Amino acid sequence: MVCKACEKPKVSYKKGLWSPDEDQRLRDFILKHGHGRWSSVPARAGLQRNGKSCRLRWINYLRPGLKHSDFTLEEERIVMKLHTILGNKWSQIAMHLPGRTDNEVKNHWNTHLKKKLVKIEGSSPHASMTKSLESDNGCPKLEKLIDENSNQISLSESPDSLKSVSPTPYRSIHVANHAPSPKILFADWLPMFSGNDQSLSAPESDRVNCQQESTLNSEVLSPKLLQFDTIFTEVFLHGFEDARIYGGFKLQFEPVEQIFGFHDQAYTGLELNHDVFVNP
DNA sequence: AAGACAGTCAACCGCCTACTG
DNA sequence: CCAGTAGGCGGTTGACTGTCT
Repeated sequence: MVCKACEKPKVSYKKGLWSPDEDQRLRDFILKHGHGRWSSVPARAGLQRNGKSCRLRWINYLRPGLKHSDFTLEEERIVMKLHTILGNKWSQIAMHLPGRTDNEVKNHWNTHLKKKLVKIEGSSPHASMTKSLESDNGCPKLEKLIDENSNQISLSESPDSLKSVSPTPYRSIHVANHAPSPKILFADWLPMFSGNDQSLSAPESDRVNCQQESTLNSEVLSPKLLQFDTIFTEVFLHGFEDARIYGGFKLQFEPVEQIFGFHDQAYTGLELNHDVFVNP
């Protein structure tokens, strides 16, 4: 069939669930060649899918390093914190959860955390606190609390561009010293999954840079902001988790390295950058 | 046993933005 | 500056699975 408007042949792409064979083709192709332009991947990999579908399948399922396991309490806690701050910015939240995708975080929020939140509404002080915070456009109470808790966060310094695009009240929060999210290059993580020692393939200077960038990334959200947020995340979590399961969880100040799990240096706190998948 | 219902999650859709010629 | 294209993102859908009656 030919599209009259553009004179290009219309390809009927396959839709629906991916078969193991399709997964294998896509995985093999990308690990061998990188993705380059996603629109050209299906044809080159011998798939009847469109580029977007391939990209999504790779990012959400095939990409090395994904966990595919249940969310831990710690991960749920981080999601709660970040959602309070960022709203439905699933990709940004997922950046702080190594091995998790935005789709996974979104689904988990919608199917688990949101319900838990609803469940404890009325039975926890958090509910009323959250409501009172959210009910005020611009969230002055939250802003005030954050101001009191951190001199790194200055609302008065918020660029207008940030304020004007706020889908949630919290979007107006400007975190000072916001460093750009560091990227992991394809070449950096690929060896981890091919069974090779990363140190053999990554130059010393690259690894040093990676570490430095990790540190930078920890400033995306200031420790103090997270400390503040811990106050009502604690209430939330304790509202639905059995104390025995939650097991003596101490909600005092935690270094950001701990919050974001920097013990896992390979991924933690780093943004996997898919843009760098370029054909050699 | 089987149908109804609810929950979960992979995948799609459509919008937006960035990039390129 | 503009149009076309590709990629990224969040919302939504629908297939599949488990549980209930």
